[in-house]
Amino acid sequence: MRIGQLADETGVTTKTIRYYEEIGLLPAPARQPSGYRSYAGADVDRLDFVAKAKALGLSLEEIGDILRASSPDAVNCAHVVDLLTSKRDELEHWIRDAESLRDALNHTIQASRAGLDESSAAYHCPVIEHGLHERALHLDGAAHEVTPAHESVRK
Amino acid sequence: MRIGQLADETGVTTKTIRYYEEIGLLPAPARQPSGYRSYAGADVDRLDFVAKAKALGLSLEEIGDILRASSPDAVNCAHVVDLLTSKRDELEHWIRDAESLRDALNHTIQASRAGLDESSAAYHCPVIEHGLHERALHLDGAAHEVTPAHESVRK
DNA sequence: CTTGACCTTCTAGTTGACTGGAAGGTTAAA
DNA sequence: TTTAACCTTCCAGTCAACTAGAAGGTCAAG
Repeated sequence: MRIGQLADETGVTTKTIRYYEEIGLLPAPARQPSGYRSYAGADVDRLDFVAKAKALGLSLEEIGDILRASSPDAVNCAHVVDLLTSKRDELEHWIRDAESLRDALNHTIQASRAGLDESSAAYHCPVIEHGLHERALHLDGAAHEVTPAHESVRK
Repeated sequence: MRIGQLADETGVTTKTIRYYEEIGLLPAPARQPSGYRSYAGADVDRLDFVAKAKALGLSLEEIGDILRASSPDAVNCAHVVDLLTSKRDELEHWIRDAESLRDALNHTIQASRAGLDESSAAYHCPVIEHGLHERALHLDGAAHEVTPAHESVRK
């Protein structure tokens, strides 16, 4: 399989695939006599893994850590388990914070809808009146330096 | 309160505070005759809100949207509710995916620990042997383009 | 009245993760 | 055989979110 087909199957651009190879996220693939990169099924799996982990906000560096830790030439097993465990913990913490924000948003939305139904006067906006106040966020220690495992969950 | 104290109270550097002002996340504060920026309690709240939302991965632009939407000079209320609702939905989706990844990690960790207990031979690593296989991730449609609401949840 | 901590603006650099484009080689179909 | 769609490398640019540093003004303590 050439790079274009790998790109089609994974939804990752050829540019990005080469970039991932450059930074060591993907192993340098075999080459055809022409010099074209030659990929197999395992590469689709690996790239899918990267895409999914990235969509969840893991940095390429973190994904690389996991990939390298899980590879056959990794040696220190306890280290691998530690790495995985700390990623899990970060994720756990993050999920709880995200739930808080979701609840706060929900609360504000609910209150706003209620307000909207009650009055249909123009220039009247309950969101603005009771606002999404700063107090709406009761995250535990929020803004932890140690923020979890991901950095990107934006489009 | 001067910028340094605001920085101390919020844990955000003075550099960053000025930057936030520059991009419109914080309103231009009053100035002392000396030209020094002068802040009040509300600024601490607003900046805390920014820090918390950011820790959860909202981009500064998104945070700005919410802040502007919740401010007294915002006009289109339905738009505000829509914005908040779509952020909530994105967050919800993201939380589910994050839970999947957490579960996958947990599964791998569990299996690894079991393997570790069973044998204490050197150069034997169950993580590597049963691996964190790509299959460990069964996210629904994962790698959605429409990834949720945050981009940063890393340290 | 000097020293040091604090403040001002300005410009420029950094990091992560790409993305675009130039200049050229390869392959498959018509 | 030519053409279009692919592929190659290399280098430069982008975007978000800072961060660093220079050059200078302010203020409170000693």
